[in-house]
Amino acid sequence: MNRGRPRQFDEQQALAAAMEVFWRRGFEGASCDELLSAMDMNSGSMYAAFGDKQTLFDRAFDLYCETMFKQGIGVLDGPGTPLENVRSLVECWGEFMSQPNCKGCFIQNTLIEFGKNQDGVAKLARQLLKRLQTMLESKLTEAAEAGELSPGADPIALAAFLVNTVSGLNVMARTGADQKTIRGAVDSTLLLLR
Amino acid sequence: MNRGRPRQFDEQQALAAAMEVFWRRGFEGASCDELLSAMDMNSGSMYAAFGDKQTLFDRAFDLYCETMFKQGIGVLDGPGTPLENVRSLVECWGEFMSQPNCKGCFIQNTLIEFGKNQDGVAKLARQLLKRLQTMLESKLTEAAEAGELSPGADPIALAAFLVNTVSGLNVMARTGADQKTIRGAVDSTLLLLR
DNA sequence: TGTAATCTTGAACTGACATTCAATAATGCC
DNA sequence: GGCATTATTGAATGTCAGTTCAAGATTACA
Repeated sequence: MNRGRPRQFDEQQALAAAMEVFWRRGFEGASCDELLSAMDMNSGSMYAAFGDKQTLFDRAFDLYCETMFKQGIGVLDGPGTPLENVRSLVECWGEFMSQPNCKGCFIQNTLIEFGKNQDGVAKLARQLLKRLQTMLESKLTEAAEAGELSPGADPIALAAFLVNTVSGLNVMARTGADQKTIRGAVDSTLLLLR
Repeated sequence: MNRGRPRQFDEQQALAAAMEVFWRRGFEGASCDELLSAMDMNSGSMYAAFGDKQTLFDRAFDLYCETMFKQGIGVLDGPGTPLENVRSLVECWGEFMSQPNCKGCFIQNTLIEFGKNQDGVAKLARQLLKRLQTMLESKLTEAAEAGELSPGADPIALAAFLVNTVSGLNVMARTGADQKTIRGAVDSTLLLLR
């Protein structure tokens, strides 16, 4: 059926390798050399398969969103009450971000690198965080209605606050903060989720 | 007294201009062209005066620390009780970070860009944030001893938490979060400082 | 006025990096 | 086996940014 020389690489596997490199180094920080050796490909094959560096990044970013991110926010729909779900997510962030040599959250990293860019991957990253914020808002609203939160707590403000917290944790993780600091930040954050 | 052609530029003024550019664009993001036109200098003069791009960055970073940063944490020694001082600082962060087109905190930006580098300006940035954290710890300890905090509040964890918050606010500011989100994060943070 | 010292100017140099390309290799189909 | 098709290889290319340098300009001092 398929004519011509068969590919020596698995596209998904190569993409996963590229994702790791971009995730740790960012777009600018990842040299084509590093990418190619991680993907175990030559430049020609890579450019034929993926187009260029930016397109490769976009696809690696997509892969992250479809796997890591979806899996992460899946915690919000776990068993337990709405508030328990939110608290679990914050705990997960803390666990993840305090792993040694943690790469952080690819989405946050991307947002930081591309800043206020109004198109492409930066826009996508902003939308995803917005979606996270919205999901937190509804979970926290549910929690408030169920009487799980202190009276007078503001679900909208709390959701913004939690997104802010994960942004901070991401920076901490990537800049080598000690575990105690990260743990302290998480513990204090959890005090507000009661 | 001074032989030779006199300089056409003011060193402090040129440094301040460089600081603005580095502050907004980061080290990699700031091209020499942009720096030179902001400083109103030619490459030769700049290299003769400052050495190279990295040294220029280091000096711009120093300038920031000696002016903006010192001025910022000065709020902690203002009038009022220890807790009031801490709350004022958080309020200042909120005000600052929600200004349109805010450049964020140069120290945080630098830390993010240079990541886990163990020397030079990254090490300096880490030390400065550590100093901020320590100052917050002692202020919050004072506050706890004065009965300003809820019983059982942990000053160490709270200080880590506040540093985390400012990291998050910095990311928000630089990635174009809306004011309401920033305000929500600040308001929720302040709930813990009671 | 002449000379040494210092600064300015901008073109040239250099290295790193993303990308392209021509030659080569491996497959399916006739 | 011959041919069309597709993949691999790595050297070559082009671009861009940081840096250098030689020529010219401006000053103080003798």
